[in-house]
Amino acid sequence: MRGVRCEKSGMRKGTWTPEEDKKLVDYVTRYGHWNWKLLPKFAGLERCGKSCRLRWLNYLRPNLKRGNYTEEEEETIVKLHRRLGNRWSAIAAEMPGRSDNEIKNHWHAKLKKRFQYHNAVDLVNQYEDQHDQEPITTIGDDTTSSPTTSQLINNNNDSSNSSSSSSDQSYSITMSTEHSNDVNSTNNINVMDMEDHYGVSFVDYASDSSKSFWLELLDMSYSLPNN
DNA sequence: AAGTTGGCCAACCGCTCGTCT
DNA sequence: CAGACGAGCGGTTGGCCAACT
Repeated sequence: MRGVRCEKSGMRKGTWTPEEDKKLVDYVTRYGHWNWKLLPKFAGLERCGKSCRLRWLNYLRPNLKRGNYTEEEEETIVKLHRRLGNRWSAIAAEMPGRSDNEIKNHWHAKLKKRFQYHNAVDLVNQYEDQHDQEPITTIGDDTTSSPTTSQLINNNNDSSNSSSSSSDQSYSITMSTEHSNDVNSTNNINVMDMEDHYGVSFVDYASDSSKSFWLELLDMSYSLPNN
């Protein structure tokens, strides 16, 4: 195993102290990071080089922005992630002032679900294309108390979207626990069928079937950019 | 007020890649 | 060419803190 572990005796682990930060900053700004492995020794730090490198890149290096992502930045992250996948360093390279670790954390904390909603909507589009389904506006036969996506979408149409163009599409997604046995009886898209068809799990997407999930999905289905 | 839960973030771990000898 | 080594990357973990029960 070639992974470098910071387990040598005397090597500190865990949260960095302000004194350690100062030592690292002082050293790197003065001499640069010519060799991360040897650097802590010369800088008077009881850390492994790897830890020093991480601390510098993610926290101490100049021109780093911290927290408070703008909407533009979030949008950029989502777009870049769609293009590049989990290549956080590549994403960070296109976002000056943000570290890969910070972007990764922000993704997992805030943006992941949003991206999955985009994917879900895209899958609906694909499914319709492949099954030659006309856009539909009818509400599914789901009788549970929680609203279906189609209900939400229809409500949204009623209340605020009178200017919808003919290209706007509405979907009726049935969150059924059973496969539909008569696909001709309805234009509803059965989630179980889609899961089978695409080999994905919508449970992952919508494990928190909260109001906010549906509202956000609804919102995004109307603001999905053409990309 | 105390305990629990969940979100967030810093940091570590393990792996791959590129370079050097 | 092969092995050693450092650097870099992405996944994961652990701890802190605020919100909730």
